[in-house]
Amino acid sequence: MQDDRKLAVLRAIVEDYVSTQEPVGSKALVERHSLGVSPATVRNDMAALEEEGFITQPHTSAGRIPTDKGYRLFVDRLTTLKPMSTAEKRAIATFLDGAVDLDDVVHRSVRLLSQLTHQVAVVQYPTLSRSTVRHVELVALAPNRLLVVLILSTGRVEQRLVELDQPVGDDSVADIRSSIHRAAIGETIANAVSALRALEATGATSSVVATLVEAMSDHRSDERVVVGGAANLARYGDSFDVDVRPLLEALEEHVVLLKLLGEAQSGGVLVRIGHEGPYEELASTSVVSTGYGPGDEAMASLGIVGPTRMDYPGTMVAVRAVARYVSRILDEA
Amino acid sequence: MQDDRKLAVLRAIVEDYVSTQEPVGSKALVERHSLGVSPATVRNDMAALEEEGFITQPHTSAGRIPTDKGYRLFVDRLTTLKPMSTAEKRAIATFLDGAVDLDDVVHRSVRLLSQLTHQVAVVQYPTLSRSTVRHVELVALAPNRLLVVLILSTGRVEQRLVELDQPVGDDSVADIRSSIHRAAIGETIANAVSALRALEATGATSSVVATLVEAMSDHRSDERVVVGGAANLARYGDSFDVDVRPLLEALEEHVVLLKLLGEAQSGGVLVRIGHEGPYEELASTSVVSTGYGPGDEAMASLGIVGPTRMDYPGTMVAVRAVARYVSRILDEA
DNA sequence: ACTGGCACTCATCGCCGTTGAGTGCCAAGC
DNA sequence: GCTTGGCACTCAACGGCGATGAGTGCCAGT
Repeated sequence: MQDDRKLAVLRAIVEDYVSTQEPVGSKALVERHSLGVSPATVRNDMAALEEEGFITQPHTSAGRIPTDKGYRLFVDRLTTLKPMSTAEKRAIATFLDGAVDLDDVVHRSVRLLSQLTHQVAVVQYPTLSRSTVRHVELVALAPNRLLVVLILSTGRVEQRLVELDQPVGDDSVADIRSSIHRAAIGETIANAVSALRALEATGATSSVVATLVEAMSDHRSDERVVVGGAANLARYGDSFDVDVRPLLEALEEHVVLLKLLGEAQSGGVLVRIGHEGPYEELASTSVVSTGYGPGDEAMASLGIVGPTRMDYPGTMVAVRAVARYVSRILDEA
Repeated sequence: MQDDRKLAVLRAIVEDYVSTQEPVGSKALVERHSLGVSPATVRNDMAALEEEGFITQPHTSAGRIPTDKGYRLFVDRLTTLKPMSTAEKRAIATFLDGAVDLDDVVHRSVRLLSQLTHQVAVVQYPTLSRSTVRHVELVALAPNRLLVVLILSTGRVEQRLVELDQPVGDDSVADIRSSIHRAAIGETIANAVSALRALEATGATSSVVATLVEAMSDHRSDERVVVGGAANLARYGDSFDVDVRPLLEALEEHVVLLKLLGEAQSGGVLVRIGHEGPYEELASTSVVSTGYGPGDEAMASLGIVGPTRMDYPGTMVAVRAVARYVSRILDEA
């Protein structure tokens, strides 16, 4: 038995199943693809593929569907990513180029991704860790309430509201402001925080600074993600075999989403298929994600979440393309 | 026939149907409620109610379910809103009091609301129109890129990225900054914009200001809303009689959501039942919303979206309670 | 005006035979 | 040694059918 024909059969099964959403039988296979052999032969190959765990039958007298393992093999060895047409590229570029600020970039990206892939798209905000502080502003909203606004090199604006134990006067606000200025401008937040901590240890600063440092080091905002295209979930199963519930819940838990997206990798596209992911409830969903950020350095992740039964090549190409364009835009900024 | 008993029957039907999700028959009604009459009598009342269009039967040999008109009557005349228990009130208060800034308030509110009502919650950001400018910051990200940061009295931070036709030097940035300062501090955005426009007309300002004014007057951010509890959609129909699709789509179109929430009314709770709403596709969903804002002045809306078949009294109480607490918090800020 | 009785409707459920897609196996052919 | 056509077998899906029972409308009696 030829091994490469077996793989061709697997590929054909995956492709057909993804497009029709129905178990595929030997006869239909040879009709739709030119495999050059008879259904009986294909059946033998199928039996072997099933033996090896790449495909399975939902019930005895039905066709085969790929297993997670089958999709994995398909993605790893049977997929060649075709670059997008120049028309598509241009469409992406013009859509994203219209963005006016970072928020807008992120929102447009998520929208674009969900439209390109017809899946639920997830985009993480660029993490703060690599961007540097460009400007610091302190505003006293009330005698004991200080608003800290950090403007970062990426154009992102971070705000933290701080409640103080004691009221501070305008002049000490100015003092504090200038010490923070000295320590933070041009540095990453992490560096600024440690510099301020050091200063603090010398006792040279007001105790207010300590509170502020506390607020600044709270990286809650690293976890910000934006979700889009949830309406695609409705199309998720015309046959509602999968429970949408856990996924909908996951989409609201940003921490969960971040874990799903995985470690940002600007190198390639990460594909996590079904049970390979960290959550048992999401065993029937796959994640296609990648890192993005200026200068090939991954600052954050973006990707899509969808049924294991999805068009992996097309999705991977789209995710990669969007990541590249977003990176380029961040480069310019 | 007694008219008030007929109403009691309607009330009973609504309550039963909402809790069981199944058409309710005359026999079940007299068993579960103490109406003091026989099923046959109830049947007569039901026939009358159907005649008047308050209830209907899904098919001949089934029980009755309320129509939109029936729900409307129920909400208008058969509902007495019980205040929440003090324990509940305290729970709400402590949950919201933990918020550290405006973003946090909004996000906590939406979460709270969805948990209280088990519906999809929607909270609009407080509109800018009534809040005043507390601080203005201009940062030159690049020679021809200016970031305008407005810090408002509500603690909200607004940012706009502006592309300039021509590069500006540091000193003229300082100039522009001070003119804007003079015009904007303590004013609402609208007032600041018109003041600057007037100034502009005298030719006393750089053309850069014109561009900035343009950016500031762009109220795109008024339309910001936050959605939460979409997972409750899964519970929407255990019987999937209603299409979730259009609703999911609506949840992503913030403009649509805002229209759904309706005009902010701090007075009472607005209930829009099924077809009463502006969208034909959402004929089977209801909206319960109200305005909120400091000092009884409505600045924005919040509310929930759910199936027409919902617990209106409970939901209305929850929406009202959350709106009040959020308003109180904004008062303090 | 209310109630009990009664005939009627009709969705739901379980049962059953038919249909047909799809498989596995085997013996024949290249 | 693969490949192929043939063939028996399995079983989900479908449609028809009668039983069941919840629920109704109507009517006559109190």
